Amino acid sequence: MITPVRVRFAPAPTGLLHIGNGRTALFNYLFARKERGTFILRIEDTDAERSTDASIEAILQDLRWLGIFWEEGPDGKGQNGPYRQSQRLSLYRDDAEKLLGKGKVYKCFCSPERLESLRKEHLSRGMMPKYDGRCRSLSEGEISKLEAGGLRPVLRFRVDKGMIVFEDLIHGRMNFDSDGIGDFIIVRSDGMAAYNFACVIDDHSMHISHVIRGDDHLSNTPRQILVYRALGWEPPVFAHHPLILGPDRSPLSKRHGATAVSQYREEGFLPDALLNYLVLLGWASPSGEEILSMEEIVEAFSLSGLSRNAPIHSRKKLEWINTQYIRKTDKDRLTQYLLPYLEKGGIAVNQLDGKYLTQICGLLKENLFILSQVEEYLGIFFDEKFFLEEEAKAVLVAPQNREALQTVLRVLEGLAEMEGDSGPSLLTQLEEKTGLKGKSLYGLLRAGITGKMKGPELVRILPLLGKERMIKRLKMALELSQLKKDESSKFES
RNA sequence: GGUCCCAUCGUCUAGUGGCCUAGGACACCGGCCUCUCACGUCGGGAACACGGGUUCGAACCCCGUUGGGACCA
Repeated sequence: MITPVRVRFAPAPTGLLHIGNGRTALFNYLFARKERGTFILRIEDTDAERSTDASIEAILQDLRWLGIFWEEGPDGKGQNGPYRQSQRLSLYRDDAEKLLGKGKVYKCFCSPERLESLRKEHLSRGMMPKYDGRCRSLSEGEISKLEAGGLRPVLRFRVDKGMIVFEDLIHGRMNFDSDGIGDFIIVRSDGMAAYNFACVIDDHSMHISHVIRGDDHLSNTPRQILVYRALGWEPPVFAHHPLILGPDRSPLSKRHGATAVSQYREEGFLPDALLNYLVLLGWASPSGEEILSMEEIVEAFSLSGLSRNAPIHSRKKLEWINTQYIRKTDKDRLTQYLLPYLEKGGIAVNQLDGKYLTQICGLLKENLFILSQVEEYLGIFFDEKFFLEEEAKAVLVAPQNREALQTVLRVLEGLAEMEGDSGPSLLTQLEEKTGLKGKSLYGLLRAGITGKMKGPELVRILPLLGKERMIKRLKMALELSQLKKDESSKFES
């Protein structure tokens, strides 16, 4: 019989969800969907010092936002729980006892100081720092004596000679000589299970079939396989993917810029765009297509297709992908996405005409590559945010433009209210009346009406602004021009 | 220090012994479009880390060197 595919994503709740972890979650999720398996979320919060409930909440929220959903997890779903390591301590204790009984692990009383000097000594002699096994064969008597003295032992795994071989779905056959592995700790002196131990117990009891995780765990794997064997269990299949690096080839961290999924959300990246980007770091669709829907990705995805070298994060590529997604989004939906950013920019969106808002958003979508950029354009459409940029001012106060401005104003004042498609005819009319065309006219209008030198197409902006607002803004521009004129004439006299 | 992983344009990658004078995408540069930015479109520069083998033939296989990364504490 074929064992059902069960995979897990197991973050430590010590902070925000990193995009690297998001990518690991994604690979697991994709594999589960591809194989019609189960995706499980487990929280590795044995580090009580650094783990917080707030972080757990944030991680769950980020995963949901990304559209990565779990069938079993700490929020009550699933029959193989609990799904928080901090609630599984008794399980670890039971299996540790079992191993102790079988002589697979032993109590070690060596002090941190001794361990440290041992390590230094090894290092200085050009040897690998590895536990020397001093407590390996302590007698019952010695153990009770030490314990009576108040010493709390750690539990160490007895590593025997031999080769540990396993097949990694991404790297192929892996060989490790157990000689390179010292007797490692499975339970700390405070009774807390060590990572390599807890992880095995959890994966086994949750019936995990495939462990898909970062490369950083590759050399932990032989230790874990040893634990599986000692307990008489069959290890799962492993797949270790490389970690994302920063532009300097060091592990991606805060000094390289935004690393958290939530930061990208706040900046205005779309979840599907982030996911699409993340899967492209280390994987290419056989078709060569780069913008792919989740369905298409699931269809084409395979673990063996993952690259073995570590990818470097490229903000530019992410932005490009996000642009593609923004442009694909229909304007009603985009308006919904943009609402929070408008509010943040100080626009009372609930007092606005929904249709007007949708029109603005539809227009802006050609110009945005992240949602938060909408704030840059607020001044075009909302008077309370309107202001003249320096370059725009320069255009407006130029003496040769003064007359043209006045002409434009006259035309506008004689105009009936603007209709939706009256942009082109108005512009034609202005060309005739001012005798200007091309850049000289459009640039002037753009400066006076939007206060900026760049933005969406002018023809499409005009009807959205309406006659009154254009007149108001152009009058401001004229006043400025007048002021400048007075100044310079004063200067001359 | 030991063990392990990795090595194609600046970046993500395609490529699994002849289809490769190495393909695509982002970025960059230039043309076109155009009131601007962006989009779009057309074009350009740009890579098999190095050295040995194996082979009629190597980006692809083997060994070494160099470089990067991880783990071990």
